[in-house]
Amino acid sequence: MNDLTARARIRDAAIKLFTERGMEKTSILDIAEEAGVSGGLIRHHFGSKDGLREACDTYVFDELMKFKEEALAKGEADPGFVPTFDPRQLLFRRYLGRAMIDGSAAAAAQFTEIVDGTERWFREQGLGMPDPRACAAALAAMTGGMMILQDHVARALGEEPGTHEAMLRMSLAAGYLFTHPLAAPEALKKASESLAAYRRKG
Amino acid sequence: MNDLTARARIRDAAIKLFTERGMEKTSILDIAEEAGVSGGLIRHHFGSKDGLREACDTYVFDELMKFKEEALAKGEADPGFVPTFDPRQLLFRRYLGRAMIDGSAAAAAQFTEIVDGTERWFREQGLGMPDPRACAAALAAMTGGMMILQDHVARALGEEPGTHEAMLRMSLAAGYLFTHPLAAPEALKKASESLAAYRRKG
DNA sequence: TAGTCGACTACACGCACGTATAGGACTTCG
DNA sequence: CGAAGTCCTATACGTGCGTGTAGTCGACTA
Repeated sequence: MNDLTARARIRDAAIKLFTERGMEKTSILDIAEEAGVSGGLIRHHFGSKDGLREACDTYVFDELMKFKEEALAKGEADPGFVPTFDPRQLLFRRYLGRAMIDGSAAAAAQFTEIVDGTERWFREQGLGMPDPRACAAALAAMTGGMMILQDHVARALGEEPGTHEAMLRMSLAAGYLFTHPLAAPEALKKASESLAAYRRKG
Repeated sequence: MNDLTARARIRDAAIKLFTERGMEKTSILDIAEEAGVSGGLIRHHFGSKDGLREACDTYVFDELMKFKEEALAKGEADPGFVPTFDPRQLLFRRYLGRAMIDGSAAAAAQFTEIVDGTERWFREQGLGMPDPRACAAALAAMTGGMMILQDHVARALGEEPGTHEAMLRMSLAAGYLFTHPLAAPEALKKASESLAAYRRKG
């Protein structure tokens, strides 16, 4: 097959299929076929399907952490939403999004960590945000949404899913949206007032 | 139970559980229990699990369309990302996000429609966007992400999931992000150049 | 050569779930 | 009254999947 150990092939196949289909729709046998091994071997190495999931989680999160530390070492600020085209990093980010939906506790912890980091970055920037934590959380959800829904985005753009072109257009668009106000702050003020009114009503 | 017909109760229960857990993790029996009926009755009314899903899809999308037309009738511009606190509308939006992940063809069509509408709105506003369609798609993915990941957002904010408070803080934060530039356009320019360089490399 | 250990496979078990069927209760209409 | 139709339940069937077990193969060691 290739020169990776069977254990690594299983892990990679699981990451790929979990990301594409989600955990429920992926059977052990699907993973085994993708990895070119028998179903029993997965059990031998990982104990159970949940064990395999946990192994994938920790592997992916470790790799993402490595990417982050690399970026920080290079002096690039990494608030988590910096676009990338590295295929592995893209896959892992998407895996993370999928894991959040599938209800992984580890992924939930990751989300909080990302929010923490982004909030810290916001505060360091000294932007006069009224609620930096909420902004960080919203931003994390937004970038997560783009990772999770990237195939829909690509389709809407008439691009092939997973291509660089689709990713590029989406990333640039996101960058544009985050650097150019969609509406004047007055519009926000008006909206927040009506929302606050709703809150008072309960 | 209540005064809804069993058919409606089944539909509502399915929408609720599909939204919360996703389609795979929800069994017919779960829905039956939630609706207070037997499993067989679901088959009687909807033929199969997939039939039930389709019925939920069309119902939810019809209702969302009604909300949209209502808003338009009231003269409010509805580019799809206007925040709301109407519980039914919130539920339906979240259902839509979930359906996109679960691979519903109807939901995919909805996504495209939302992008179409948003793109049209962008063009009407006369903002000088370089790629209005990509911006519309990215914005749709972002708002979808907030719907899908709202429980994670609430947790990160220390709020109870599903409460008005959590939704309010997230909506206001999103509004802030869309009306205040996170960075100067020059930063975007620099980023797009490095992305474009990547594109040339392949 | 014999023995041990880990990698790996084949196969059977059991459960959960979607599907199918038969029949009961209640309403409607000739 | 009774026949027909509808709403609804109880129960059985088949299947796919996660899990458990037994056993083979090859490498390494003494």
